[in-house]
Amino acid sequence: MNRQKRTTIYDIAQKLNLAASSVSRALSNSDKINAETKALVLKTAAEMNYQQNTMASNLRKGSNPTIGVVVPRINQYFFSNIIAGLEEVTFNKGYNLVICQSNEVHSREVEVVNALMNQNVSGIVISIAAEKGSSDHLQQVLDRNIQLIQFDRVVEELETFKVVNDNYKAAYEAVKHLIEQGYRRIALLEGPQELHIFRERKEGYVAALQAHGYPVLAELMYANAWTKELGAIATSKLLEMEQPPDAIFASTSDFAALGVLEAATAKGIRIPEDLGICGYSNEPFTEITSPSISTIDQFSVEMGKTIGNLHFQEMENSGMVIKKTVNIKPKLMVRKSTQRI
Amino acid sequence: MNRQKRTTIYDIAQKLNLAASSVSRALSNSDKINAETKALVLKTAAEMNYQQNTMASNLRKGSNPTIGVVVPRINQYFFSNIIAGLEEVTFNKGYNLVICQSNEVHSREVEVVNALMNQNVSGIVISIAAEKGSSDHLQQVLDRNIQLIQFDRVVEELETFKVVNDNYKAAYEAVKHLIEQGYRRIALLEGPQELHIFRERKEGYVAALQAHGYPVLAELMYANAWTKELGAIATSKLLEMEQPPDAIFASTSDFAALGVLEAATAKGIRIPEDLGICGYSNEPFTEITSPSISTIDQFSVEMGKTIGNLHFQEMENSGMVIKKTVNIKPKLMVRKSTQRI
DNA sequence: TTTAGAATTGCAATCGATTGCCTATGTAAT
DNA sequence: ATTACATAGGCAATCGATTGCAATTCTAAA
Repeated sequence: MNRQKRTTIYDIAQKLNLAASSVSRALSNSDKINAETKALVLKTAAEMNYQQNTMASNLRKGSNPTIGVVVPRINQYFFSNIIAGLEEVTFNKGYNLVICQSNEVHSREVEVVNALMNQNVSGIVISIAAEKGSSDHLQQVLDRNIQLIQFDRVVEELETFKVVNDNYKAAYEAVKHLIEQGYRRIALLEGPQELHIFRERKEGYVAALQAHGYPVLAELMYANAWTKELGAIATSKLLEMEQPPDAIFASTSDFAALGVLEAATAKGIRIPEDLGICGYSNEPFTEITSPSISTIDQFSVEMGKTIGNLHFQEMENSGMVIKKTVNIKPKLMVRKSTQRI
Repeated sequence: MNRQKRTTIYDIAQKLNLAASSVSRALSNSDKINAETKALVLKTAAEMNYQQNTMASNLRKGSNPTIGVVVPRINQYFFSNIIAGLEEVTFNKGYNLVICQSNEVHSREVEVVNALMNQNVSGIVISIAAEKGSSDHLQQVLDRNIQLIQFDRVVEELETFKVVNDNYKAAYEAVKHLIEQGYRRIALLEGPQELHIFRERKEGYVAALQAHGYPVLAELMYANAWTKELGAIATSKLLEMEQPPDAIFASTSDFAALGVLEAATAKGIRIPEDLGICGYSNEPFTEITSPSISTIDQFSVEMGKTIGNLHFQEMENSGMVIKKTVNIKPKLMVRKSTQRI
């Protein structure tokens, strides 16, 4: 019914006939306080059910042990895993996570970043929206001296910590594997080339072909196929060619790979005998399809943890370290869809 | 390099030769301020790149437009969807979401709830951990007059808003559907009966059988099968019976249903002809398996939105309304694994 | 016994925004 | 011209915890 007044350090001080400052020191485990007094305060605080007012504390200290997280969508497997890993690290340090979605919309991203800055968060962790736009808002974060860690989809030019997958290497490995399995005309489903990650994957694809002496053919590279539907459409187009590909690397996502699988199966094409398929992300469903889909695991939970650790490391070094890029090495998960030997 | 000092209302006041209070009023769009002055302040604030110190504001106002969310695991499809829906509603109201995971561990749940209380969050949204334990921490939330909304897995006894699926009805519908498809010995995979949701599902199962004149057989009810592995084991056991079931309702999760599917397929049993399978949750992969799995959609994003709306409604009514339970009606998704007519 | 210095504790300012109350000015009615 | 009142803006307290500095007490060395 009636909001029972919160116990403050003043209440405790009064009860014990102490100054509030002493109570504060006792509670913050300062060494400028007598051990007995400290014990007494602690005991009384517990009895009175004292809970620190975090906002007052943060205001005074000028800090806020909170990390803002901005992702395109929370309910995407990759991102929710990142958050899960991150939370594990931050919780143990007594830090909070404030989560925001940009919904892939740039203006919304700007909004949420501003909101986070107002709260004086100690850091912002972001994977930028697919929609292109200026990165002034991120520059502002840096100007304010707020930690900024980018992951996965990053703005290259900004000098921040970046935690990314080695997309180049992953793509290279995937294509190399396809070649080793005897596939000779390997098609690529590309993602939006504005995003760095997709450019890198393409480069890896090209490099692997060249390294093994295979031609890089423009006709085998299909742009913007990053949903299941687009993957299916791309597949139909590709398979109608005079010399259709004998493998498709859906570098965009496993969803695209699924589209490939369904479209090809519908046409009566055998996987992996007639067509090899490799996806990207290691979505849970790739294990379940028939045949199961080879793909690339990004260690997303690990990535989240790495981001958290970076944040705390940088806090300690107070920003004097060189902002470097951490490359998490992804792992090729070979499954049935590419094993024909 | 050097942390540039934040602009405060005092800086603006000084520049404009005003009192801080006037600046504050202008910024908070009070009506006790001249329109011209207001405009001037707003303009100057923008020029000086003023950003409100949220902590100071919250401290003074004694409120914190933040909702704490406690879920067992963030990276479970159902929960991340809840959060996604919730975020949509709260962001538009200028509220923050602080996300915590209990990892299904009760002590951890208590910890995070305490941390949230300290921050004076205006509300806590929770789905309790599977591990059993006291609900004192939740009672304390109520005592503090902090909004508490439970969803999905709820503590019945606590008088709070509850947003749940109508598990009874969903299970009833699923079993009814199985019966209509001609299945006669329908087994049930149960979840931990400490959790209300699983009890309700069992009740729905029993009721549907009875309503259609079929016996309720203890031998067909298999306890605690809520992972893929346990689902597979349960299936092996069930299929070894003298009179094996001709359908299995994995009321625990789609993962269990997947285990059933794999175990049965491995034994050469045809789905849906020899065995019908129905899961629960509408995980994305249920569409993809072969055959696709019938399941129950919980409208998780909608649920998240509902929770958000409830929070704001209750804020307005300042807790004088009756704490009611909102039942979201789930929907049976009929797919191939149960369609044999 | 005196005194330097360590150990405790208290005082009061501070973080930045909000708000109740008061004053001064302007406007309108009598 | 006088009173009444609305409007605009200032003053200062306040939210609760922290912390630099001062004050006091205690310890131990000289």
